Amino acid sequence: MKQGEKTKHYILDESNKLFYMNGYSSSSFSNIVNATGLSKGNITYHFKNKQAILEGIIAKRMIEIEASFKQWEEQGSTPKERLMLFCDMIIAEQENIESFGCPMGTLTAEFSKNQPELYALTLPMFSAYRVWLKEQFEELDFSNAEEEAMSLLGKVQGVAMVTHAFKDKAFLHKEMEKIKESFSRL
Amino acid sequence: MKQGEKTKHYILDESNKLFYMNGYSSSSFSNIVNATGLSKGNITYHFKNKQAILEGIIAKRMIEIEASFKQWEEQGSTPKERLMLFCDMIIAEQENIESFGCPMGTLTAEFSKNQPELYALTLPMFSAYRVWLKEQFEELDFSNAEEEAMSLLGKVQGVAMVTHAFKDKAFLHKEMEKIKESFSRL
DNA sequence: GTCTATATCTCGATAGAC
DNA sequence: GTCTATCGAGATATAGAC
Repeated sequence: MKQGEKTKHYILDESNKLFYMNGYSSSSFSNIVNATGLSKGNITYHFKNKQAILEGIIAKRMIEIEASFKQWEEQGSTPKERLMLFCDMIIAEQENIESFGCPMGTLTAEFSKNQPELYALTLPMFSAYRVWLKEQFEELDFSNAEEEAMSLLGKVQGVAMVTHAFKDKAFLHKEMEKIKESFSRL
Repeated sequence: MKQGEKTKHYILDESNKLFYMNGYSSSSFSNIVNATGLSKGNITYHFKNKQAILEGIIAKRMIEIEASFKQWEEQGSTPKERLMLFCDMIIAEQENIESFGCPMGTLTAEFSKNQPELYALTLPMFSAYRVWLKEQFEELDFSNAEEEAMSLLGKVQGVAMVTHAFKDKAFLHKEMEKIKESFSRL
């Protein structure tokens, strides 16, 4: 990788952490300068504005999400096992979720009210999960696979939200285990 | 009510709508000026700063929340019926939730990451629901009433979140009916 | 490719006339 | 009690030196 590309990814990774921990609109260019140790001019050389950074972050996240799907499909031989792996991922993130909420949910929530352009950038992450989950329920011969997928997405978002609001990761653990148990009965 | 009090409540009500529809940090003093038709000077005469407006809004919301509890206790003679009334309230709000999310959840989410002082203002709304729901489950002789209350809060927050993200109030309706049905089996 | 310096805008907050 | 006028801080964005 060239130096320019390295810097670009470095900016994206540091900004991603920043946006996750503090929110997008609360994160200023100066915050990114401090977090990276780079100059403001250098950052705007690589990204024409703040939105371009967000776009780069979401592109990286989409690749990661698709990579998760691939991994779960390799590790789980049945849809049931794959749904379990999905739940395990949430449980593995319990510390971060307690502190900062769901990376996808909190970002989407920040834009959904009144920033349609940024909202349109984040929605594909949600849709990717929705589609993948739907496929799992279809394989399980659910007639309402789409609805089941949205329902599960909702449950997980709710758990993440309340876990974050009450700073209670034990709650997340219990709720996700309940969901896994409901899958084990399928 | 004196003229001053009337103006005060008028500012609070208009700001409440504004904060709900656009978010707190995205709503500026100028927005409040436009929404109310009052001058900036007049607004700061009644509220020393933006946070004071938020405090006034939350105080009003808390009164409304307590009034709901009272109403549900009058209308519902059993905890089961009262939980149903709680669900009906969510369903009645489906249009607003689709457009702007849960008024309590979205506000809390906005502050929970990095504005501890404002977060501390919103949390009591969440806690009020948590306590009231817990009481209902206690009356139903649940040994884990607290957990059930948080679980229900989470479900509702998740439904609201996904409804808002996908702009799909039909989903909210279906999910809330499912929850009501689970209560009917108690 | 990286830096410093600067321009412009909008925000929340304040001062003072009426 | 309501208004107009203005301040200072911090934001994004741009220009230009090295």
